[in-house]
Amino acid sequence: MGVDPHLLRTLVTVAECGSFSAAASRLGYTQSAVSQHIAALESDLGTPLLRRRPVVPTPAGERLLEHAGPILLRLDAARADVRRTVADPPSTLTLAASPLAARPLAVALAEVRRSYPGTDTMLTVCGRDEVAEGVAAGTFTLGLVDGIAAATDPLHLTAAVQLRTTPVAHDDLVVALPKDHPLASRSRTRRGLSLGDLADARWIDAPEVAAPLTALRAAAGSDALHPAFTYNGTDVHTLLRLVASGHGLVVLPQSALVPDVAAVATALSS
Amino acid sequence: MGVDPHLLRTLVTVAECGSFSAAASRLGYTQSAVSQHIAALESDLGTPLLRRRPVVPTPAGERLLEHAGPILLRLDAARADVRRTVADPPSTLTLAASPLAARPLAVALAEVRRSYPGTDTMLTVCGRDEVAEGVAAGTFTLGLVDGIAAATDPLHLTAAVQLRTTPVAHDDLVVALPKDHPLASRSRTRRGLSLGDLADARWIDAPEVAAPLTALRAAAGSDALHPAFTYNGTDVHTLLRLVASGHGLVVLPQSALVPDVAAVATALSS
DNA sequence: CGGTCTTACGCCTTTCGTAATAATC
DNA sequence: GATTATTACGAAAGGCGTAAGACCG
Repeated sequence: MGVDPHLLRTLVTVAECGSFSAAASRLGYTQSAVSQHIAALESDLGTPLLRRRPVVPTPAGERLLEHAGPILLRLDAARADVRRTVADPPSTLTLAASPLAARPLAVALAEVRRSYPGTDTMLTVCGRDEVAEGVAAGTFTLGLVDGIAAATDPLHLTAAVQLRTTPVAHDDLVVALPKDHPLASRSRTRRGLSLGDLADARWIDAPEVAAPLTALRAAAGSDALHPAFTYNGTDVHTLLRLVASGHGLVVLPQSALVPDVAAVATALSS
Repeated sequence: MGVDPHLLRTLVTVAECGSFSAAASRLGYTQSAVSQHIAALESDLGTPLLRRRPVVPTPAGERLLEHAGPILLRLDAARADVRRTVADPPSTLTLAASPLAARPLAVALAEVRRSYPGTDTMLTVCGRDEVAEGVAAGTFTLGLVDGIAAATDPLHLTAAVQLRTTPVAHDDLVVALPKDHPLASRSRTRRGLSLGDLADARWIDAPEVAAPLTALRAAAGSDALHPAFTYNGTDVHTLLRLVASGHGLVVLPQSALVPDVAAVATALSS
Protein backbone atom coordinates (compact mmCIF):
# COMPACT_ATOMS: atom_id res chain seq x y z
CA MET A 1 0.00 0.00 0.00
CA GLY A 2 1.42 3.38 -0.73
CA VAL A 3 3.49 3.61 -3.87
CA ASP A 4 6.96 2.43 -2.97
CA PRO A 5 9.69 4.55 -4.58
CA HIS A 6 11.53 1.37 -5.56
CA LEU A 7 8.58 0.39 -7.66
CA LEU A 8 8.42 3.85 -9.15
CA ARG A 9 12.05 3.62 -10.08
CA THR A 10 11.55 0.36 -11.93
CA LEU A 11 8.46 1.76 -13.62
CA VAL A 12 10.48 4.72 -14.86
CA THR A 13 13.28 2.47 -16.05
CA VAL A 14 10.91 0.10 -17.81
CA ALA A 15 9.21 3.01 -19.53
CA GLU A 16 12.56 4.38 -20.63
CA CYS A 17 13.84 1.04 -21.87
CA GLY A 18 10.57 -0.08 -23.35
CA SER A 19 11.30 -3.52 -22.04
CA PHE A 20 11.10 -5.43 -18.78
CA SER A 21 14.26 -7.42 -19.32
CA ALA A 22 16.36 -4.43 -20.34
CA ALA A 23 15.17 -2.53 -17.28
CA ALA A 24 15.97 -5.55 -15.14
CA SER A 25 19.56 -5.76 -16.27
CA ARG A 26 20.02 -2.04 -15.89
CA LEU A 27 18.71 -2.12 -12.34
CA GLY A 28 20.48 -5.32 -11.38
CA TYR A 29 17.28 -7.29 -10.94
CA THR A 30 15.88 -10.32 -12.69
CA GLN A 31 13.06 -10.00 -15.21
CA SER A 32 10.90 -11.74 -12.70
CA ALA A 33 11.47 -9.10 -10.08
CA VAL A 34 10.68 -6.30 -12.50
CA SER A 35 7.50 -8.04 -13.53
CA GLN A 36 6.54 -8.39 -9.88
CA HIS A 37 7.25 -4.71 -9.27
CA ILE A 38 4.99 -3.60 -12.06
CA ALA A 39 2.35 -6.09 -11.01
CA ALA A 40 2.50 -4.77 -7.46
CA LEU A 41 2.04 -1.20 -8.61
CA GLU A 42 -0.81 -2.12 -10.89
CA SER A 43 -2.60 -4.15 -8.27
CA ASP A 44 -2.09 -1.41 -5.70
CA LEU A 45 -3.48 1.27 -7.98
CA GLY A 46 -6.11 -1.02 -9.42
CA THR A 47 -5.31 -0.29 -13.04
CA PRO A 48 -2.85 -1.34 -15.74
CA LEU A 49 0.03 1.07 -16.11
CA LEU A 50 1.81 -0.44 -19.09
CA ARG A 51 0.58 -2.04 -22.25
CA ARG A 52 2.78 -5.03 -23.05
CA ARG A 53 4.44 -6.02 -26.23
CA PRO A 54 5.29 -3.43 -27.08
CA VAL A 55 5.77 -1.89 -23.63
CA VAL A 56 4.00 1.46 -23.70
CA PRO A 57 2.50 3.41 -20.80
CA THR A 58 -1.27 3.52 -20.53
CA PRO A 59 -2.85 6.91 -19.83
CA ALA A 60 -2.81 6.06 -16.14
CA GLY A 61 0.84 5.08 -16.46
CA GLU A 62 1.67 8.37 -18.12
CA ARG A 63 0.15 10.24 -15.22
CA LEU A 64 2.14 8.25 -12.73
CA LEU A 65 5.32 8.76 -14.73
CA GLU A 66 4.80 12.50 -14.67
CA HIS A 67 5.03 12.33 -10.89
CA ALA A 68 7.62 9.58 -10.56
CA GLY A 69 10.61 11.52 -11.82
CA PRO A 70 10.11 14.55 -9.57
CA ILE A 71 9.43 12.33 -6.57
CA LEU A 72 12.59 10.30 -7.06
CA LEU A 73 14.58 13.44 -7.63
CA ARG A 74 13.28 15.04 -4.49
CA LEU A 75 14.04 11.92 -2.52
CA ASP A 76 17.65 12.15 -3.68
CA ALA A 77 17.65 15.85 -2.95
CA ALA A 78 16.49 15.22 0.61
CA ARG A 79 19.24 12.72 1.21
CA ALA A 80 21.85 15.03 -0.31
CA ASP A 81 20.57 17.93 1.74
CA VAL A 82 20.92 16.03 4.98
CA ARG A 83 24.38 14.82 4.15
CA ARG A 84 25.41 18.35 3.26
CA THR A 85 24.48 19.66 6.69
CA VAL A 86 26.44 16.90 8.36
CA ALA A 87 29.52 16.45 6.22
CA ASP A 88 32.34 18.90 6.40
CA PRO A 89 32.97 21.00 3.29
CA PRO A 90 34.00 18.80 0.39
CA SER A 91 37.62 18.62 -0.66
CA THR A 92 36.72 18.83 -4.34
CA LEU A 93 34.18 21.28 -5.67
CA THR A 94 32.06 19.93 -8.51
CA LEU A 95 30.73 22.63 -10.78
CA ALA A 96 28.22 22.16 -13.55
CA ALA A 97 27.19 24.52 -16.29
CA SER A 98 25.04 24.58 -19.37
CA PRO A 99 27.04 25.31 -22.52
CA LEU A 100 25.97 28.91 -22.96
CA ALA A 101 26.76 29.81 -19.39
CA ALA A 102 30.41 29.83 -20.37
CA ARG A 103 31.08 33.50 -19.72
CA PRO A 104 29.74 33.69 -16.16
CA LEU A 105 31.33 30.31 -15.66
CA ALA A 106 34.75 31.79 -16.24
CA VAL A 107 34.05 34.43 -13.62
CA ALA A 108 32.61 31.95 -11.16
CA LEU A 109 35.50 29.59 -11.61
CA ALA A 110 38.00 32.35 -10.89
CA GLU A 111 36.03 33.37 -7.81
CA VAL A 112 35.84 29.81 -6.55
CA ARG A 113 39.54 29.15 -7.01
CA ARG A 114 40.35 32.37 -5.24
CA SER A 115 38.01 31.73 -2.31
CA TYR A 116 38.89 28.07 -1.87
CA PRO A 117 42.52 27.83 -2.96
CA GLY A 118 43.18 24.39 -1.54
CA THR A 119 40.27 22.51 -3.06
CA ASP A 120 40.31 20.72 -6.37
CA THR A 121 37.71 21.77 -8.87
CA MET A 122 35.81 19.57 -11.28
CA LEU A 123 33.69 20.89 -14.10
CA THR A 124 30.89 19.23 -16.01
CA VAL A 125 29.09 20.75 -18.97
CA CYS A 126 25.67 19.35 -19.72
CA GLY A 127 22.08 20.33 -20.46
CA ARG A 128 20.14 22.76 -18.31
CA ASP A 129 17.92 20.13 -16.74
CA GLU A 130 20.82 17.87 -15.97
CA VAL A 131 22.54 20.74 -14.20
CA ALA A 132 19.47 21.46 -12.13
CA GLU A 133 18.89 17.82 -11.28
CA GLY A 134 22.52 17.30 -10.42
CA VAL A 135 22.54 20.22 -8.04
CA ALA A 136 19.31 19.01 -6.47
CA ALA A 137 20.68 15.51 -6.00
CA GLY A 138 23.95 16.77 -4.59
CA THR A 139 26.05 15.54 -7.50
CA PHE A 140 27.19 19.09 -8.13
CA THR A 141 28.13 21.70 -5.61
CA LEU A 142 27.13 24.59 -7.81
CA GLY A 143 25.46 24.94 -11.17
CA LEU A 144 25.32 27.68 -13.74
CA VAL A 145 22.42 27.69 -16.14
CA ASP A 146 21.55 29.98 -19.01
CA GLY A 147 18.09 30.71 -20.28
CA ILE A 148 15.72 33.32 -21.60
CA ALA A 149 14.60 35.52 -18.74
CA ALA A 150 12.78 38.77 -18.25
CA ALA A 151 13.21 41.20 -15.38
CA THR A 152 10.03 40.01 -13.70
CA ASP A 153 10.33 36.27 -14.33
CA PRO A 154 13.98 35.47 -13.66
CA LEU A 155 14.33 32.00 -15.10
CA HIS A 156 11.85 29.25 -15.53
CA LEU A 157 13.58 26.14 -14.27
CA THR A 158 11.65 23.04 -15.16
CA ALA A 159 13.17 21.06 -12.33
CA ALA A 160 10.67 19.86 -9.81
CA VAL A 161 12.80 20.89 -6.88
CA GLN A 162 13.09 24.52 -5.99
CA LEU A 163 16.70 25.51 -5.80
CA ARG A 164 18.37 28.54 -4.40
CA THR A 165 19.01 30.58 -7.54
CA THR A 166 20.77 33.86 -8.12
CA PRO A 167 20.99 35.73 -11.39
CA VAL A 168 24.64 36.42 -12.12
CA ALA A 169 24.85 37.81 -15.62
CA HIS A 170 22.79 38.75 -18.62
CA ASP A 171 23.46 38.97 -22.31
CA ASP A 172 21.48 40.09 -25.31
CA LEU A 173 20.06 37.59 -27.76
CA VAL A 174 21.09 37.71 -31.39
CA VAL A 175 20.25 35.70 -34.45
CA ALA A 176 23.18 33.70 -35.72
CA LEU A 177 23.40 33.96 -39.51
CA PRO A 178 25.96 32.68 -41.99
CA LYS A 179 28.24 35.46 -43.13
CA ASP A 180 26.92 35.40 -46.69
CA HIS A 181 23.29 35.50 -45.63
CA PRO A 182 21.31 38.30 -47.34
CA LEU A 183 20.33 39.72 -43.97
CA ALA A 184 23.80 39.60 -42.50
CA SER A 185 24.73 43.06 -43.72
CA ARG A 186 21.48 44.50 -42.43
CA SER A 187 22.21 43.11 -39.02
CA ARG A 188 25.44 45.11 -38.95
CA THR A 189 23.81 48.43 -39.59
CA ARG A 190 20.71 48.30 -37.48
CA ARG A 191 20.18 46.12 -34.45
CA GLY A 192 16.43 45.93 -34.73
CA LEU A 193 15.97 43.02 -37.07
CA SER A 194 12.60 41.75 -35.93
CA LEU A 195 11.89 38.08 -35.58
CA GLY A 196 8.93 38.53 -37.87
CA ASP A 197 11.28 39.25 -40.77
CA LEU A 198 12.80 35.83 -40.23
CA ALA A 199 9.57 33.95 -39.77
CA ASP A 200 9.99 32.15 -43.07
CA ALA A 201 13.64 31.30 -42.54
CA ARG A 202 14.76 27.81 -41.75
CA TRP A 203 15.54 27.39 -38.10
CA ILE A 204 17.56 24.85 -36.20
CA ASP A 205 15.80 23.78 -33.06
CA ALA A 206 18.47 23.12 -30.46
CA PRO A 207 16.51 22.98 -27.23
CA GLU A 208 19.37 21.75 -25.10
CA VAL A 209 21.68 24.56 -26.11
CA ALA A 210 19.95 27.57 -27.54
CA ALA A 211 16.55 29.10 -27.00
CA PRO A 212 13.89 26.47 -27.72
CA LEU A 213 11.74 27.37 -30.71
CA THR A 214 8.61 27.25 -28.58
CA ALA A 215 10.00 30.06 -26.46
CA LEU A 216 10.80 32.07 -29.56
CA ARG A 217 7.32 31.56 -30.95
CA ALA A 218 5.90 32.92 -27.76
CA ALA A 219 8.25 35.90 -27.90
CA ALA A 220 7.64 36.60 -31.56
CA GLY A 221 3.94 36.00 -31.39
CA SER A 222 4.28 34.13 -34.61
CA ASP A 223 3.51 30.50 -35.25
CA ALA A 224 5.49 30.50 -38.46
CA LEU A 225 8.90 29.56 -37.05
CA HIS A 226 9.45 26.18 -38.58
CA PRO A 227 12.47 24.11 -37.66
CA ALA A 228 14.58 22.72 -40.50
CA PHE A 229 15.69 20.06 -38.08
CA THR A 230 16.36 19.46 -34.43
CA TYR A 231 19.83 19.34 -32.93
CA ASN A 232 19.96 17.16 -29.86
CA GLY A 233 23.28 17.99 -28.39
CA THR A 234 25.08 20.43 -26.18
CA ASP A 235 28.02 21.38 -28.33
CA VAL A 236 27.93 25.04 -29.32
CA HIS A 237 30.87 24.76 -31.67
CA THR A 238 29.12 22.19 -33.83
CA LEU A 239 25.97 24.23 -33.80
CA LEU A 240 27.77 27.32 -35.06
CA ARG A 241 29.38 25.36 -37.86
CA LEU A 242 25.94 24.15 -38.89
CA VAL A 243 24.74 27.73 -39.01
CA ALA A 244 27.79 28.81 -40.97
CA SER A 245 27.10 26.07 -43.50
CA GLY A 246 23.65 27.47 -44.08
CA HIS A 247 21.66 24.66 -42.48
CA GLY A 248 19.53 27.07 -40.54
CA LEU A 249 19.41 29.95 -38.08
CA VAL A 250 19.68 29.95 -34.33
CA VAL A 251 19.06 32.45 -31.57
CA LEU A 252 21.98 32.67 -29.18
CA PRO A 253 23.39 35.06 -26.63
CA GLN A 254 25.72 37.53 -28.23
CA SER A 255 28.77 36.35 -26.35
CA ALA A 256 28.47 32.89 -27.87
CA LEU A 257 29.37 34.31 -31.31
CA VAL A 258 32.41 36.36 -30.38
CA PRO A 259 35.59 34.34 -30.27
CA ASP A 260 37.75 35.83 -27.53
CA VAL A 261 40.51 33.37 -28.28
CA ALA A 262 43.32 34.50 -30.51
CA ALA A 263 45.15 32.21 -32.88
CA VAL A 264 48.91 32.25 -32.79
CA ALA A 265 51.08 30.28 -35.12
CA THR A 266 53.22 27.61 -33.52
CA ALA A 267 55.88 25.31 -34.75
CA LEU A 268 53.39 22.48 -34.84
CA SER A 269 51.07 24.28 -37.18
CA SER A 270 53.62 24.85 -39.92
CA MET B 1 18.69 2.05 1.77
CA GLY B 2 16.81 4.86 0.14
CA VAL B 3 14.60 6.83 2.48
CA ASP B 4 11.37 4.90 2.74
CA PRO B 5 8.30 7.18 2.74
CA HIS B 6 6.87 5.21 5.65
CA LEU B 7 9.83 6.26 7.71
CA LEU B 8 9.45 9.84 6.57
CA ARG B 9 5.83 9.80 7.60
CA THR B 10 6.67 8.65 11.10
CA LEU B 11 9.45 11.21 11.31
CA VAL B 12 7.00 13.95 10.41
CA THR B 13 4.49 12.69 12.92
CA VAL B 14 7.05 12.38 15.68
CA ALA B 15 8.27 15.90 15.01
CA GLU B 16 4.71 17.20 15.13
CA CYS B 17 3.83 15.34 18.29
CA GLY B 18 7.14 15.91 19.99
CA SER B 19 6.94 12.37 21.28
CA PHE B 20 7.55 8.86 20.02
CA SER B 21 4.68 7.31 21.92
CA ALA B 22 2.15 9.92 20.85
CA ALA B 23 3.19 9.51 17.24
CA ALA B 24 2.92 5.76 17.61
CA SER B 25 -0.66 5.86 18.80
CA ARG B 26 -1.59 8.34 16.12
CA LEU B 27 -0.11 6.13 13.40
CA GLY B 28 -1.39 2.89 14.85
CA TYR B 29 2.07 1.54 15.62
CA THR B 30 3.76 0.59 18.86
CA GLN B 31 6.35 2.87 20.40
CA SER B 32 8.90 0.24 19.52
CA ALA B 33 8.10 0.41 15.83
CA VAL B 34 8.38 4.18 15.82
CA SER B 35 11.72 3.97 17.56
CA GLN B 36 12.90 1.47 14.96
CA HIS B 37 11.71 3.72 12.15
CA ILE B 38 13.69 6.66 13.42
CA ALA B 39 16.68 4.47 14.13
CA ALA B 40 16.52 3.11 10.58
CA LEU B 41 16.44 6.59 9.11
CA GLU B 42 19.29 7.78 11.29
CA SER B 43 21.45 4.78 10.54
CA ASP B 44 20.71 5.09 6.84
CA LEU B 45 21.62 8.75 6.73
CA GLY B 46 24.43 8.33 9.18
CA THR B 47 23.40 11.14 11.49
CA PRO B 48 20.99 11.79 14.36
CA LEU B 49 17.79 13.45 13.20
CA LEU B 50 16.09 14.03 16.54
CA ARG B 51 17.38 15.06 19.90
CA ARG B 52 15.59 13.07 22.59
CA ARG B 53 13.98 14.19 25.77
CA PRO B 54 12.70 16.53 24.71
CA VAL B 55 12.16 15.38 21.15
CA VAL B 56 13.44 18.17 18.91
CA PRO B 57 14.81 17.93 15.37
CA THR B 58 18.54 18.33 14.90
CA PRO B 59 19.67 20.61 12.06
CA ALA B 60 19.92 17.56 9.81
CA GLY B 61 16.42 16.55 10.91
CA GLU B 62 15.09 19.97 10.03
CA ARG B 63 16.47 19.68 6.55
CA LEU B 64 14.89 16.30 6.06
CA LEU B 65 11.58 17.54 7.42
CA GLU B 66 11.59 20.36 4.88
CA HIS B 67 11.56 17.74 2.17
CA ALA B 68 9.41 15.12 3.83
CA GLY B 69 6.10 16.97 3.68
CA PRO B 70 6.28 17.82 -0.01
CA ILE B 71 7.42 14.31 -0.88
CA LEU B 72 4.56 12.67 0.98
CA LEU B 73 2.11 15.11 -0.54
CA ARG B 74 3.36 14.44 -4.02
CA LEU B 75 3.12 10.71 -3.42
CA ASP B 76 -0.53 11.14 -2.53
CA ALA B 77 -1.00 13.41 -5.51
CA ALA B 78 0.42 10.79 -7.84
CA ARG B 79 -1.93 8.16 -6.52
CA ALA B 80 -4.90 10.49 -6.77
CA ASP B 81 -3.92 11.52 -10.26
CA VAL B 82 -3.84 7.93 -11.45
CA ARG B 83 -7.15 7.10 -9.87
CA ARG B 84 -8.69 10.16 -11.46
CA THR B 85 -7.77 9.04 -14.94
CA VAL B 86 -9.22 5.62 -14.31
CA ALA B 87 -12.32 6.26 -12.25
CA ASP B 88 -15.44 7.57 -13.89
CA PRO B 89 -16.53 11.04 -12.86
CA PRO B 90 -17.38 11.10 -9.16
CA SER B 91 -20.98 11.08 -8.06
CA THR B 92 -20.34 13.71 -5.42
CA LEU B 93 -18.24 16.79 -6.08
CA THR B 94 -16.13 17.89 -3.16
CA LEU B 95 -15.33 21.58 -3.20
CA ALA B 96 -12.96 23.36 -0.90
CA ALA B 97 -12.46 27.03 -0.34
CA SER B 98 -10.52 29.34 1.89
CA PRO B 99 -12.80 31.59 3.95
CA LEU B 100 -12.33 34.76 1.95
CA ALA B 101 -13.00 33.05 -1.34
CA ALA B 102 -16.68 33.13 -0.44
CA ARG B 103 -17.84 35.40 -3.24
CA PRO B 104 -16.31 33.49 -6.15
CA LEU B 105 -17.37 30.37 -4.31
CA ALA B 106 -20.98 31.34 -4.66
CA VAL B 107 -20.53 31.75 -8.40
CA ALA B 108 -18.59 28.54 -8.76
CA LEU B 109 -21.13 26.63 -6.77
CA ALA B 110 -23.95 27.85 -8.99
CA GLU B 111 -21.97 26.94 -12.09
CA VAL B 112 -21.18 23.50 -10.78
CA ARG B 113 -24.78 22.73 -9.83
CA ARG B 114 -25.95 23.90 -13.22
CA SER B 115 -23.37 21.89 -15.17
CA TYR B 116 -23.69 18.73 -13.12
CA PRO B 117 -27.30 18.71 -11.95
CA GLY B 118 -27.35 15.10 -10.81
CA THR B 119 -24.29 15.12 -8.58
CA ASP B 120 -24.26 15.87 -4.89
CA THR B 121 -22.00 18.64 -3.77
CA MET B 122 -19.94 18.81 -0.62
CA LEU B 123 -18.21 21.91 0.61
CA THR B 124 -15.31 22.29 3.01
CA VAL B 125 -13.94 25.60 4.23
CA CYS B 126 -10.39 25.52 5.51
CA GLY B 127 -7.06 27.27 5.31
CA ARG B 128 -5.37 28.04 2.01
CA ASP B 129 -2.69 25.41 2.37
CA GLU B 130 -5.18 22.76 3.35
CA VAL B 131 -7.18 23.54 0.25
CA ALA B 132 -4.14 23.24 -1.96
CA GLU B 133 -2.98 20.04 -0.32
CA GLY B 134 -6.43 18.55 -0.46
CA VAL B 135 -6.75 19.24 -4.16
CA ALA B 136 -3.28 17.81 -4.76
CA ALA B 137 -4.09 14.68 -2.81
CA GLY B 138 -7.42 14.23 -4.53
CA THR B 139 -9.49 14.84 -1.41
CA PHE B 140 -11.17 17.75 -3.14
CA THR B 141 -12.34 17.97 -6.71
CA LEU B 142 -11.91 21.70 -6.92
CA GLY B 143 -10.48 24.35 -4.64
CA LEU B 144 -10.93 28.09 -4.40
CA VAL B 145 -8.20 30.05 -2.69
CA ASP B 146 -7.84 33.74 -1.99
CA GLY B 147 -4.63 35.62 -1.62
CA ILE B 148 -2.76 38.78 -2.38
CA ALA B 149 -1.80 38.80 -6.03
CA ALA B 150 -0.44 41.22 -8.55
CA ALA B 151 -1.05 41.18 -12.29
CA THR B 152 2.37 39.71 -12.94
CA ASP B 153 2.58 37.22 -10.10
CA PRO B 154 -0.88 35.66 -9.94
CA LEU B 155 -0.80 33.87 -6.62
CA HIS B 156 2.05 32.40 -4.69
CA LEU B 157 0.87 28.99 -3.62
CA THR B 158 3.20 27.49 -1.05
CA ALA B 159 2.14 23.97 -1.91
CA ALA B 160 4.95 21.83 -3.20
CA VAL B 161 2.86 20.39 -5.99
CA GLN B 162 2.12 22.52 -8.97
CA LEU B 163 -1.60 22.66 -9.55
CA ARG B 164 -3.60 23.83 -12.48
CA THR B 165 -4.71 27.27 -11.34
CA THR B 166 -6.97 29.85 -12.90
CA PRO B 167 -7.67 33.32 -11.56
CA VAL B 168 -11.42 33.76 -11.26
CA ALA B 169 -12.05 37.02 -9.46
CA HIS B 170 -10.35 39.95 -7.82
CA ASP B 171 -11.28 42.34 -5.08
CA ASP B 172 -9.70 45.41 -3.55
CA LEU B 173 -8.10 45.26 -0.15
CA VAL B 174 -9.38 47.48 2.62
CA VAL B 175 -8.47 48.01 6.24
CA ALA B 176 -11.16 46.84 8.59
CA LEU B 177 -11.71 49.40 11.37
CA PRO B 178 -14.20 49.60 14.19
CA LYS B 179 -16.99 52.11 13.41
CA ASP B 180 -15.88 54.51 16.13
CA HIS B 181 -12.24 54.47 15.11
CA PRO B 182 -10.84 57.98 14.56
CA LEU B 183 -9.82 57.08 11.03
CA ALA B 184 -13.13 55.50 10.09
CA SER B 185 -14.64 58.75 8.88
CA ARG B 186 -11.57 59.54 6.81
CA SER B 187 -11.85 56.21 5.10
CA ARG B 188 -15.34 57.14 3.92
CA THR B 189 -14.28 60.35 2.25
CA ARG B 190 -11.07 59.38 0.56
CA ARG B 191 -10.03 55.89 -0.39
CA GLY B 192 -6.31 56.52 -0.22
CA LEU B 193 -5.58 55.90 3.40
CA SER B 194 -1.97 54.74 3.20
CA LEU B 195 -0.71 51.86 5.26
CA GLY B 196 1.99 54.12 6.62
CA ASP B 197 -0.63 56.14 8.50
CA LEU B 198 -1.59 52.96 10.31
CA ALA B 199 1.91 51.75 11.01
CA ASP B 200 1.53 52.39 14.72
CA ALA B 201 -1.90 50.84 15.01
CA ARG B 202 -2.46 47.50 16.66
CA TRP B 203 -2.90 44.75 14.14
CA ILE B 204 -4.38 41.31 14.38
CA ASP B 205 -2.25 38.80 12.57
CA ALA B 206 -4.61 36.23 11.09
CA PRO B 207 -2.41 34.40 8.61
CA GLU B 208 -4.93 31.67 7.86
CA VAL B 209 -7.69 34.08 6.96
CA ALA B 210 -6.50 37.54 6.07
CA ALA B 211 -3.33 38.88 4.53
CA PRO B 212 -0.38 37.77 6.66
CA LEU B 213 1.40 40.67 8.29
CA THR B 214 4.65 39.72 6.62
CA ALA B 215 3.02 40.29 3.24
CA LEU B 216 1.72 43.66 4.40
CA ARG B 217 5.12 44.70 5.65
CA ALA B 218 6.55 43.94 2.24
CA ALA B 219 3.78 45.90 0.57
CA ALA B 220 4.01 48.86 2.92
CA GLY B 221 7.76 48.88 3.00
CA SER B 222 7.47 49.45 6.71
CA ASP B 223 8.73 47.23 9.48
CA ALA B 224 6.54 48.93 12.02
CA LEU B 225 3.43 46.79 11.69
CA HIS B 226 3.27 45.10 15.05
CA PRO B 227 0.65 42.48 15.79
CA ALA B 228 -1.43 42.91 18.91
CA PHE B 229 -1.97 39.18 18.81
CA THR B 230 -2.28 36.30 16.41
CA TYR B 231 -5.57 34.72 15.46
CA ASN B 232 -5.16 31.10 14.47
CA GLY B 233 -8.45 30.28 12.92
CA THR B 234 -10.44 30.44 9.76
CA ASP B 235 -13.62 32.08 10.92
CA VAL B 236 -14.14 35.50 9.37
CA HIS B 237 -17.16 36.32 11.47
CA THR B 238 -15.21 36.00 14.69
CA LEU B 239 -12.40 38.03 13.25
CA LEU B 240 -14.73 40.89 12.32
CA ARG B 241 -16.21 40.91 15.80
CA LEU B 242 -12.72 41.18 17.22
CA VAL B 243 -12.07 44.16 15.00
CA ALA B 244 -15.39 45.75 15.93
CA SER B 245 -14.50 45.39 19.59
CA GLY B 246 -11.32 47.32 19.03
CA HIS B 247 -8.84 44.50 19.50
CA GLY B 248 -6.97 45.46 16.37
CA LEU B 249 -7.08 46.09 12.66
CA VAL B 250 -7.07 43.67 9.77
CA VAL B 251 -6.62 43.92 6.02
CA LEU B 252 -9.39 42.13 4.16
CA PRO B 253 -10.94 42.10 0.73
CA GLN B 254 -13.70 44.65 0.50
CA SER B 255 -16.43 42.10 -0.08
CA ALA B 256 -15.75 40.49 3.27
CA LEU B 257 -17.05 43.60 5.05
CA VAL B 258 -20.30 44.14 3.19
CA PRO B 259 -23.14 42.07 4.54
CA ASP B 260 -25.31 41.12 1.58
CA VAL B 261 -27.71 39.30 3.85
CA ALA B 262 -30.80 41.14 4.99
CA ALA B 263 -32.40 40.65 8.39
CA VAL B 264 -36.11 40.13 8.47
CA ALA B 265 -38.11 39.79 11.61
CA THR B 266 -39.75 36.43 12.17
CA ALA B 267 -42.09 35.07 14.72
CA LEU B 268 -39.25 33.39 16.49
CA SER B 269 -37.34 36.58 17.02
CA SER B 270 -40.12 38.41 18.84
C1' DC C 1 9.21 5.64 40.84
C1' DG C 2 6.69 7.20 36.33
C1' DG C 3 7.34 8.06 32.05
C1' DT C 4 9.85 7.51 27.79
C1' DC C 5 12.96 5.74 24.56
C1' DT C 6 15.94 1.63 23.22
C1' DT C 7 17.23 -3.24 22.59
C1' DA C 8 16.38 -8.25 22.13
C1' DC C 9 13.99 -11.77 20.16
C1' DG C 10 10.28 -14.42 17.82
C1' DC C 11 6.77 -14.45 14.32
C1' DC C 12 5.01 -13.19 10.27
C1' DT C 13 5.12 -10.89 5.84
C1' DT C 14 7.41 -9.34 1.95
C1' DT C 15 10.68 -9.75 -1.73
C1' DC C 16 13.91 -11.68 -4.53
C1' DG C 17 15.81 -15.45 -7.46
C1' DT C 18 15.35 -19.92 -9.90
C1' DA C 19 12.71 -22.32 -12.90
C1' DA C 20 8.88 -23.62 -15.39
C1' DT C 21 4.79 -21.88 -18.22
C1' DA C 22 2.48 -18.87 -21.38
C1' DA C 23 2.22 -15.58 -24.86
C1' DT C 24 3.70 -12.79 -28.68
C1' DC C 25 6.45 -11.64 -32.83
C1' DG D 1 11.39 -21.07 -32.59
C1' DA D 2 13.23 -17.19 -30.22
C1' DT D 3 12.43 -13.60 -27.33
C1' DT D 4 9.78 -11.78 -23.66
C1' DA D 5 6.37 -11.59 -19.91
C1' DT D 6 3.94 -14.22 -16.16
C1' DT D 7 3.40 -17.67 -12.50
C1' DA D 8 5.00 -20.99 -8.79
C1' DC D 9 7.68 -21.86 -5.14
C1' DG D 10 11.51 -21.83 -1.77
C1' DA D 11 15.02 -19.09 0.74
C1' DA D 12 16.48 -14.90 2.74
C1' DA D 13 15.53 -10.56 4.65
C1' DG D 14 12.84 -7.04 6.71
C1' DG D 15 9.28 -5.26 9.72
C1' DC D 16 6.24 -5.36 13.57
C1' DG D 17 4.87 -6.62 18.27
C1' DT D 18 5.90 -8.30 22.96
C1' DA D 19 8.75 -7.82 26.60
C1' DA D 20 12.73 -6.62 29.02
C1' DG D 21 16.30 -3.13 29.68
C1' DA D 22 18.26 1.71 30.06
C1' DC D 23 17.77 6.49 30.73
C1' DC D 24 15.98 10.83 32.46
C1' DG D 25 13.05 13.72 35.46
